[in-house]
Amino acid sequence: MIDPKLLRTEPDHVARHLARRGFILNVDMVRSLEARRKAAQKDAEARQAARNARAKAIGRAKAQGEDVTALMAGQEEEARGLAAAEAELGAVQAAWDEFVSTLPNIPAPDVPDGLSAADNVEVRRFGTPPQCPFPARDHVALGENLGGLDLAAAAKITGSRFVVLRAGLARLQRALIQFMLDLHTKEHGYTEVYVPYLVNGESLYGTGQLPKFAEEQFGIAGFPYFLIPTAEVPVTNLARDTIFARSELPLRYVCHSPCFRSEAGAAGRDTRGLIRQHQFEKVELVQIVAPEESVRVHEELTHHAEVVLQRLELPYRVMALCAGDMGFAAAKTYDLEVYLPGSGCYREISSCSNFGDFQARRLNARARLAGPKPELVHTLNGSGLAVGRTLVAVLENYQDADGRVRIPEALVGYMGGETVLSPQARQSTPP
RNA sequence: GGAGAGAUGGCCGAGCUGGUCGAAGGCGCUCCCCUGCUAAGGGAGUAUGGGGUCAAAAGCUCCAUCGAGGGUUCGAAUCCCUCUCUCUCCGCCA
Repeated sequence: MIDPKLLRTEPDHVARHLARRGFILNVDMVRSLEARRKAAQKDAEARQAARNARAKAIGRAKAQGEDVTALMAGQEEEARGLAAAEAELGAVQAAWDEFVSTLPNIPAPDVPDGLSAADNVEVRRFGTPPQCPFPARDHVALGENLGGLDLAAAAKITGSRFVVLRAGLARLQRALIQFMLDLHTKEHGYTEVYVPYLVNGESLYGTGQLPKFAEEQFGIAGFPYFLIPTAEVPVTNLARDTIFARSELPLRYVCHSPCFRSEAGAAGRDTRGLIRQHQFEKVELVQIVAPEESVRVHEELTHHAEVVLQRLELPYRVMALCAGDMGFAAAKTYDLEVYLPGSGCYREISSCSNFGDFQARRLNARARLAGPKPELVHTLNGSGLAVGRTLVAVLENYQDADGRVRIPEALVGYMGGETVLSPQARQSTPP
């Protein structure tokens, strides 16, 4: 949430910054709601003060055994007036909250201008796309050839945008998860957490998925719960309604979880293969830090995600998202894009964002730092990495002319020493 | 699923026969004193959010908040109702 004080006092300033994202702030709405709020609050509080003073006077009088009938006289009208004033205040506040909760975050000053992905800026690049002496197959062809990727089975069990993995591919996915968790816990100083995969509405509000993106969430019929779209939601919500001591920060969490997305707005996009699924595995990095740390930590966290790609020797580039291409809650975002020979292009495999105090304000997540008052913390997260897409990248980058797939050096230990996946008929795991 | 107990400030914990209770006491924290150092000791302060006043800060002042929401009442942490969560016992179960 945008700082309501800033919004009230400098609506034009906020409007200018939001315009960079292509978001038109209704400044008149801000002004009129604020005027109405101020009047309603003054009125309601004056009436409450009068009621409190009267009640105290009655209490004092009674304690001294005095007659209080005079003080008690003519209360109904004032009670009605107070009730009406409180109702008006409540209505204005509800309208304000509803309005403010749908405003996206203000982009950081160094976020590139632009309104679409075409305006994103390449920051750096690692590795070079492999020169294939044979026509590169995509991951679906490779996976099916290996006998371990079965989209038809998933479609039968559930529907489209799901997958069944078998044998070597199932193990390769598990190896990737294990490798990422070990890297981040042992070398990057993150604490592994296990969290619920169903969350309540408050948690989705806290990280910014609600109220604006309700149609993208999977709900649970009969329960007020939602399947998590990313581990960011439960993990960041660990900080909700909490006041941290300075010594407790930074909090660095790594969490593997499945992610569930309705992909409501993506009908017809990426319909082939594992790129866009309703369910996928992800290893997520989350940090809760003091405000002055977040810009530095954002670079650091992005680097932590990059190391995964470097160790897997997958070519990638780092893109600074332009203001118009960033997510709702982000102040600044770097996307990591991995090269996929099957489609001959770079594809997003990680998104690393600094949210500033935007999520913290919604979460009421604070820390005692320099001053006497608790301050809002800053939150960050990034995929480290999206496992499904990493699996795609490994298959496509490590294929040979015969359709076999080498195991990246970093994963051999996690594959029980196996160095290659070879085509085989669909079957159970070999003995 | 059945029966019972509970939810209070950063933490623990009184208050719960309704009236200066935003709330005793302790711990922690901050500042000061004492102390050769350390330990111990003494004093003061210390909830959060919002409004008004002010050029601004400080200060002053008002409002809200004792799990959440509703009700009773001139007045609710205290009484009533609903819900949520935690704990104990029983049952069931991976």
